Amino acid sequence: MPELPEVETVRRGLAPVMEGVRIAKTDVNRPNLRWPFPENMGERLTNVRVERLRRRSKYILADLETGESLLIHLGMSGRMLISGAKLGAFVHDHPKPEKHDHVVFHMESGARVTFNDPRRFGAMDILDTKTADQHKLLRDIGPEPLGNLFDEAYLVEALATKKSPIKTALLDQKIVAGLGNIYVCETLYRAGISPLRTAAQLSKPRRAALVPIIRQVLSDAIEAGGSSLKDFRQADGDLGYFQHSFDVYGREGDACRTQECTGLIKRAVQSGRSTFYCAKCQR
DNA sequence: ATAGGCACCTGGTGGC
DNA sequence: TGCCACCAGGTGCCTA
Repeated sequence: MPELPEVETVRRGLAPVMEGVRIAKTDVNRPNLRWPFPENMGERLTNVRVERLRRRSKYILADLETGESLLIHLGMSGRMLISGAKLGAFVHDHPKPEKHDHVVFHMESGARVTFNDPRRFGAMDILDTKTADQHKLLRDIGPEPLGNLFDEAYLVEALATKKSPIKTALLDQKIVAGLGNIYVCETLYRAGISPLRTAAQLSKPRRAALVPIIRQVLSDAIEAGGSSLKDFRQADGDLGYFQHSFDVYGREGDACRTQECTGLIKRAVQSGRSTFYCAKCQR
């Protein structure tokens, strides 16, 4: 379920295991994910220290001491599994290799970080840290929704010319980074806006109102992920998925949760993807 | 330039 | 139990 909040949760979970720690060896178990891995990736990720873990949109960037960074995307089904790490009183134990363990980082501390991705829509690349922004996969991505560049004036303007439905527009990473199918549905529900409405057709105040709601939806989810991290740390080291309850996503046919609303959650298909919404209180 | 559809993959679920 | 259709949290690329 890697949208921005999940990726941020993964980053936070990996940080204590990877930041400031040397990768002793990296096993690369196949030649590619969505695209071929960069040349000699295993060797280039052997005997290098990770300085810092960052996130940009749904990407994790591991800045290395060499001036290069490892770029990681989890796709639809990518997960990170920690094993052998001592974090506080807990020791991760996820000892047996599993199917779809594509890349394994053996940290000098003895911890292992395993990238597992059944569908292989994920990606990895190595780029120059200084020019990371210009990387093909990053250069066209819009502002971080939790950052300062994302504000009412920006979004009002960015949506002003969009002829697509607001659902589709918010899913567009060029407009705002990090939202995926779940959190766009949740955002529009909280905003009381129909996902079917054309973006440009929404009044300026309604477009502007999306900004604090997007921030809140994502912050809430990150917080939920943060509390779930504690559980993962005690258990199997599985980062990437956490229990979270949604107001509309996946709730087709269920009652709308808005006070006084008697509507049922509907499912529609937009750009080939499911949209969940209440037709009664989302207009 | 922009909007929409397809493709890339595997696995889980529900119906017959 | 088996088989099949359909669904899934993303996004680059191709087409109109």
